[in-house]
Amino acid sequence: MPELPEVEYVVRRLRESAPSATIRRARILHPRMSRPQSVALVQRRLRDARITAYERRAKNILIHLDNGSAVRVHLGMTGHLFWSASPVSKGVRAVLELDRGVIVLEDPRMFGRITVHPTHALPDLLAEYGPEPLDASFTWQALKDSASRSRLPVKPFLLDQRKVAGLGNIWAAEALFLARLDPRRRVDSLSDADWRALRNAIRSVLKRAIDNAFAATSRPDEFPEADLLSTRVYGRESEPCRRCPTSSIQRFEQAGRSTYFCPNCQC
DNA sequence: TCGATCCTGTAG
DNA sequence: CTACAGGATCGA
Repeated sequence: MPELPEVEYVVRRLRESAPSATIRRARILHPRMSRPQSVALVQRRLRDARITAYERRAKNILIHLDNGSAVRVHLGMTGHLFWSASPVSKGVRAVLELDRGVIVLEDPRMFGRITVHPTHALPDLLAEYGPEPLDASFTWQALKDSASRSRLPVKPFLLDQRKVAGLGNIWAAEALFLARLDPRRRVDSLSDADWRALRNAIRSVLKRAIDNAFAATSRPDEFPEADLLSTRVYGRESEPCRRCPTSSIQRFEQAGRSTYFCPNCQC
């Protein structure tokens, strides 16, 4: 579930609920969660470390520690990370026991992971990611330039984390709808006006998703499901298009993922 | 650049 | 039972 908006939501919630906490003990409850690192290594590095900052980079959650290390949490498809005042029982894969409360990693499918790295190694670790779409440096020219040697359809192109860090299947579809672009259009066919519209649409849908997440839930431990985040096309196969209600939203496969779009007003 | 794959849960 | 799932990586 987690794309940029959910990860951003998680980080902001952690900042407000557990600022500068101290980790008394970390428990990785399934060895898969810290692959390829050993459970023992991760637990040892986190013991008695104080948290100095929470950061998001692409879909990664970075928890900076005062001992020269940083925790990297990736939520995969089904991960949730949240602070709780009291222990949690269901679906827990890792727990950071704090001086006050716990930080819990739930992840039924275990595509997510939690690893620990020297702080100085983070830049190399994250070097492959492209620009943050909410940064001012994310211009339509930069986006266009990053596509210069690609002939992919625009939807799969947008899912490449080297092009736009943090964008995923839902918000790529939503951005294309807002920009009125057919997801099948090849990137080498887009005009400057298309790139400008796409860049603006990406920023718009992401900002709105973050805002809506806070508006849609009062519980810091859960991120609202996509259907509560007022998607226009994602998950709405066969429903009438919100912009031209005589057509209906279609779903098809692109690079192994579902793409939703309006065949009439996205062209 | 695609298909398969890592896993489990849920909806139909 | 089958289909599908919002991510990322690997090999062909």
